[in-house]
Amino acid sequence: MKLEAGYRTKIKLFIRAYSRYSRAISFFMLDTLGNLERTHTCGELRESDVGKQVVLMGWVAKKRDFGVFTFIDLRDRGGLTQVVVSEETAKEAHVKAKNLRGEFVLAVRGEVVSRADGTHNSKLATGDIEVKVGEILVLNEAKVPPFQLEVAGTENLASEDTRLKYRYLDLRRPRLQHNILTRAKAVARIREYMDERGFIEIETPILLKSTPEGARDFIVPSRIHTGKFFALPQSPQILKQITMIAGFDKYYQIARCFRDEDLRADRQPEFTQLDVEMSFANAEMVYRVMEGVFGHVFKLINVDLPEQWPRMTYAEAMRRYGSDKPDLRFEMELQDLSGELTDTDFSPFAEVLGKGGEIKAVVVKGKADYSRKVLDELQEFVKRYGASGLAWIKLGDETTSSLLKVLGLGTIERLASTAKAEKGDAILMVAGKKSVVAAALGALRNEIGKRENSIDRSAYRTLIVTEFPMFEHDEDTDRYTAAHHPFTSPMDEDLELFKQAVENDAEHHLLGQVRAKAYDAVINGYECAGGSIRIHQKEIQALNFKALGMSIEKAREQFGFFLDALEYGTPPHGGFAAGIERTCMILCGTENIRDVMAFPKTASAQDLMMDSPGEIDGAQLGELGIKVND
RNA sequence: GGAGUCGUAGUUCAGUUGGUUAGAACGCCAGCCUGUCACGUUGGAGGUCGCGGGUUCGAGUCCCGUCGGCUCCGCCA
Repeated sequence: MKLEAGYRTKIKLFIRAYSRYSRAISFFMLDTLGNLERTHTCGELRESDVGKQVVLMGWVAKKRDFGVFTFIDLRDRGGLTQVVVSEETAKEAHVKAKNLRGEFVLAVRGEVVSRADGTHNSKLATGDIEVKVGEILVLNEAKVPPFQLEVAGTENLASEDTRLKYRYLDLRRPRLQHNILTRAKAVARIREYMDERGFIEIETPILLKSTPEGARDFIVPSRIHTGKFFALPQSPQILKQITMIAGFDKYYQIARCFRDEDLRADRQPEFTQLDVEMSFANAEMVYRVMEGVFGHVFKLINVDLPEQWPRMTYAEAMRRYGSDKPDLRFEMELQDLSGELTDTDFSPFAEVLGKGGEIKAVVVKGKADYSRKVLDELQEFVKRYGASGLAWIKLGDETTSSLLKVLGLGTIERLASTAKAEKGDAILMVAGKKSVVAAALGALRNEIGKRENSIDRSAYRTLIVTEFPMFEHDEDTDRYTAAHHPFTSPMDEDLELFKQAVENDAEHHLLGQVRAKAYDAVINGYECAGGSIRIHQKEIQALNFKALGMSIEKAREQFGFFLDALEYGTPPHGGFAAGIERTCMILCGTENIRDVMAFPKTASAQDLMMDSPGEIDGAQLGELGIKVND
C-alpha cells in the first residue's frame, strides 16, 4: 500500500515537472505581433465583406475540433467571429489550432467567406460569414480560467466572489463589456449635453476636510501635519456652491464621492455623481436641466423620456405610494382605511388611531387565493419595516379575513369597498405610526409588484418629487437634522413658520412641518438625482444652523470659510447631483450596482481582486504618527 | 450593530431518516471524428463536503461557534 502510494506520488511529480517543461517549450513557440495590425473587430464582418483578406485579433471563446479542420470562435469587445482552420489548406495553422485552449490570444489572417447553405448562424451578428484562416499567430496563452466565461444563460455563472477575484476575466463577458461601454457612452453624452448648454466642468479637490454631519467620512492622514486628517468628499457640495459665489454661473462635474457607510445592492462606498449647480436659478430651471440631461442619456437605449416629467409633492408620494421614490410602472396605490375605523372598538386599531397613526392597505388584484404560507411570508416581510402585523381580507367566493371575528362581516365589506377592491382581490392592511405604515406598505407594494410580475419591464416612468421636508426628527436624541443638507433653502411659503419654530423653543416641533426647496428625480423607483435651491443669505443660514442645534461658534469652526464666502455677494443658486451608477443600472437593465462598475467592492466593502483594504507598514504608520490598537 | 440565505470536484449543483467506496453536468487531460456553433464520441484525472469544536459506534447530513458571498433592516446630511 505505502509503496504504491509512493509510486503514485512520484508519477504525479513527474507529470507536474513535465507539464512545466512543456509549458516552457510552448512559451518559446509563441508568436510575436510585429507590425501586424488588425483590420476588423470580431463583430463587424458581414456578407458584404466576403472575399476580403482580413486580420482579426482576440481571445479564443470556444474551439470545436473535427480532426481535419477546427472551428474557433474568436472574441473581442466587438463580438464573435467563427474562424475555420483546415488541415488541407493551412497545415501549420491547423497544428497550432489543435493546441489552443480557451482565452488564448490570437491574431488570425484569412479570407472572409460566405457560409454554406444550412450552416448560417442566426444567433451571431457575424453568422453569415466565417474567416477561412491562412495563418494563426498565438500571441499569448492562458491558464485554464477558474470559471467558465461562456455559459448559456446567467444561471450557471460562477459565484460572485469567484468572479470578483478574477474581475478581469468576468469583465470579458459580453454582458459586462456592454454595461461598461454603456456607462462610458452615458458619461460622454452627459458631458456633451452639459457642455453644449454652457456648463463649465470644474474639478474640485479629493482631499477635503471632515465635517461631523452626514455620512461617515473616509479619512486620509496628513504626513506633513502629523495628527491631522483630510476627508474624502461625500459630495463636492460646498465647493460647487463656492463656484457659484466665484461667478462661474453654471458648474458641472463628473465627481467621485465617498461614503463610509454599509453597502446595498445599489450602494458602494465610492460612486460617481453628475454634480450640477446653477446661479440665478429657480427650482423649475433645475428640473429642466435634469429632464434634459436624462432625456439625452436615455436616447442611448432608444428610449424617449417625457420632455416634462410629472411632478408630485413628497407628501402626495408618501400618501399614495408610501415612498419618496415610487415606482410608477404599476398602480396599486395605498388606500387609507383610517376613516372607516375611527369608531372601531377593536383595541389595537383604536389605539393606533388614538395616537395619530393610520391604517392603510394595498389591494392585490385577483389574489383572493393567496395561501396562508404566502400571507405569512408577506407578514414577515412587513415586520422588517417595523409593522406589528399584516391583516388581510380575501374577496373569494366568500369573504374571509384575519379580522372577521373582531370587526364583523359588515365592517370588512365596507373596508373592502373603501379600498376599491373587487371580487377576487386580496387586501393587505398595516396599522401603525404614519412613518411605519408608509415604509411597510411602500416596500410591500414593490415586493408584490415583483412577485406578481406586474411591473412593465419595458416602461421607463419618471417623476420629480418636490417639497421635501426641511428636517427629519431624530427620536433618539429628540433633535431635528437636515433632511437634505444644511444649506438647503426652506420654501418661501414656509419661511415664517421656519422663523417661528426656530425662535420659540416651545414651537420647535413645527420644524417638522417646514418644507424645503428640495427635490428628487425618480426613474422606475430609483432615486436617480436629488438637489435643492440653496440658502444664499447669511441670516437664513444662521437660522438654519440654530434649528439644527449648531451654535454659531460650532458652525464657524466647521464651515467658517463658507459662511465668510456667503457674505461676499452670493447669487441665488441651486442644483442637483445625479447618480451615474443608478442611471446606468436602469440603462443596462440590472438591479446590481456591481454590474455597472469595473472594479466594485463586496457587501463588506472589500476588493477581492486586490485584497483591499490592506495593512500598512509600521514605518509608514510611524511617519504618519498613527498607532493602531489591537 | 441586527436578520435571512448560501458555502460539497476547476465551475454550477444533487446528496433520502445520520449508515458501505460522496454523484451529475460543464470544464480539464488523452484519443477518434469533413460543417460545427451548448458539436459528437471513447477513455481518464480531479474532493480538507468553508474552518473549528461537540453529539454519536458512525456526521456532507444534527448542535454550537467562526469565516466568507449575497439580500434586507439600522445606517446612507
